[in-house]
Amino acid sequence: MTAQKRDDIKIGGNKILVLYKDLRKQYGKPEGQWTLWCKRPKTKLEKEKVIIGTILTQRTNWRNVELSFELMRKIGLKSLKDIYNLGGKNFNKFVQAIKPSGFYKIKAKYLFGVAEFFTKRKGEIRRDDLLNLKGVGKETADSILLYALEKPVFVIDEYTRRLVEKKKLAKNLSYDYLQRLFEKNIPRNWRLYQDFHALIVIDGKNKN
DNA sequence: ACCCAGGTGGCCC
DNA sequence: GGGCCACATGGG
Repeated sequence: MTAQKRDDIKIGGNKILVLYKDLRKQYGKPEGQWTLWCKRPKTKLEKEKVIIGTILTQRTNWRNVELSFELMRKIGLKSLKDIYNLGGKNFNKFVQAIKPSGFYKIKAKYLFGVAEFFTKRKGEIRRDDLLNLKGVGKETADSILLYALEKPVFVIDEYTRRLVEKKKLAKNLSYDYLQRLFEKNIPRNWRLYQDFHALIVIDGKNKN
């Protein structure tokens, strides 16, 4: 790591925690204010819905993802295992169901791979395992780890970058750097990470 | 008719 | 490591 990077992380210290407190003061508890991820999914089915949602919402409005969930529900697709067990003809129904979410052909393939992984996988799930899946990049992997598996991994997205830029908290806006910046300057706690990230998104959607 | 939305993989240099 | 492009829909 360069001296510049160390310096930024050091400088970020107070500012990062202050940012959280400010957002928390302005918006209150994020729970329930933004998609189902904020509801702290409890059941296995709810957690799997989060996992499916991380793929469907890539470059896509959450509203469209909800349309897809509704179509999936109508054809009886509730779990990752349901997706993994689809036969050829029914797989095409699944492809049509996720159509509203855009990039639907490729997302269908991605979701099948993800469903296969989670259906077969026994034991601890590592970040690298997720990153090896097609369609799962850093943000998606970390969203799954944080929101579905409740691991203390800070998620970086476009909203985070815009806010960091706006508040001039860092010049380097790369994924790895921003993740270190946040993780090194706030307590390592998945509930805090979820709330903080959710507040960043809520703030980003709040045009002002 | 534009523009946008929690990205990612495959190239290329 | 970074730049560019394809991937596609529904709503403003």
